[in-house]
Amino acid sequence: MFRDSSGRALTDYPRPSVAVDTAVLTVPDDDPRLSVLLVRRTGQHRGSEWSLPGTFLHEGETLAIAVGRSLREKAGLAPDVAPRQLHVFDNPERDDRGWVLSVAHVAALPWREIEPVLAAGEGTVRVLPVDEVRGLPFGHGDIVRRASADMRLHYLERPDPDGLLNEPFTIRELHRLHEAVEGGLGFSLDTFRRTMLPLLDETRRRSEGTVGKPAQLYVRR
Amino acid sequence: MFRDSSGRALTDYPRPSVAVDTAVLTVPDDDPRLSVLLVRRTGQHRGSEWSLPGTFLHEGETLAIAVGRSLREKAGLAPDVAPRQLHVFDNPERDDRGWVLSVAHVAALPWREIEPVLAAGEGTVRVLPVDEVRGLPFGHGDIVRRASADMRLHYLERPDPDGLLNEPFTIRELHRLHEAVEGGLGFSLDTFRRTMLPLLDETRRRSEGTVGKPAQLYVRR
DNA sequence: ACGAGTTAGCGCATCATTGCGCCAACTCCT
DNA sequence: AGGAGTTGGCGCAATGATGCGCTAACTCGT
Repeated sequence: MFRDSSGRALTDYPRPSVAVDTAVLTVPDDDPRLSVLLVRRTGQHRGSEWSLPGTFLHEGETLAIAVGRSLREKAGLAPDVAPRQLHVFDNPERDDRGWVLSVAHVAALPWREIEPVLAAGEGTVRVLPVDEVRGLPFGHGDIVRRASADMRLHYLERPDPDGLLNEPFTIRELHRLHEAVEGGLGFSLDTFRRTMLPLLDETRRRSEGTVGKPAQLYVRR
Repeated sequence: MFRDSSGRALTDYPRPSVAVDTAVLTVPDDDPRLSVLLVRRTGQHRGSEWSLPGTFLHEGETLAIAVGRSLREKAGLAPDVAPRQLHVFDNPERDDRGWVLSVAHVAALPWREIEPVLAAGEGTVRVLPVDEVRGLPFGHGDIVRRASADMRLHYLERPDPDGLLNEPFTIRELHRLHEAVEGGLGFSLDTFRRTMLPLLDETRRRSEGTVGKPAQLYVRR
């Protein structure tokens, strides 16, 4: 084992606990707004408050693995998400249990993966539009804001990079999703079409059973 | 002290050590290229290799404080930098001393603050253009790449947001700095002037003692 | 002192982007 | 069955961005 010049190992020095907290973002089918998944806390610490799913980092784990585990344990989700790191919250006084660093993450999941766990969760899991989130503990509100901003940037000039939409889709469906992520300030459908078209592949199919002229169906390049 | 349902405190669980590593970026007066500060390691661990300045997080510290301390101890710099977080490197095998998370940071400093410590450092500190950096240990090369990318984005449509230039300055001086940060793919001086002008304040002064027509001097808004 | 060389910065023509209008292609209602 | 209402998607005109050239204002060399 490694020892430094004063004969001590790394574990002889004070170290923080490291936690991960994740804003799982989605757009529900019945409410076209960017929304975040919340879980009701269990256990004696801040019990019964709503918060983002999180957990402590276990030995030998990477942060991404810990995020996956927290979603499985706290929300019943078992997806292969690729969480993106947002920020490390490092205020030593942040957590009243002790010295805890929290690495905030964002992950986007399609509604079809979220919906089942709402029913199965029996009231311990819920989904709320990001701009109706208020009063979360541990500065989780801040995480939601950063997650939304990151998501917006991520979606700005890429067609649904996180695969929230089922393929194939029409330009209009894609536009509606991006408007939801963008949160109102939507740009015109025309401009949107022009920026996204070179990043999409045409399929041979067209939309069926909807009103109006049938639309070309596309897949991501 | 907080104890969980099995009667254990946070400190009864395995925890990683947390380190900070910082890419200090600058543009030397005599070499118009974005460059990074390297320090020669001391002590028995990877002694005498060049690497980014870093340190372990101490108890009660924030990450920004630890970054400041590492720059003071390793490079003799005592600036009030506002380091930006880049990424947490979390591979459990990354450091052969044990389980270490490293939070990578980027900080920009004007050359006038860097130059003195090169002389004072007696060969333990040096500055290298970012695209000549090779073979750094601990994946520090990756940090330099992320830092450069972050810096480019940060400078893309803001006039010298990190204050590398002394005020007041001419548009041309600003343009040269941005070209250095951008790394070659410079855009035309004309377009640059047009995007930056609304973000600058004119002074009453004009440049003196240089060849050509004297230029308007500006300060950041 | 004067011309050659260099830089600043504005005006203008050209090129690219944007949004609007129009027509085509469907569904739904009567 | 046919007209009304919706949606898709292309073309065109207006708007905005881009780069080039010209003139002004200086320094330097002879």
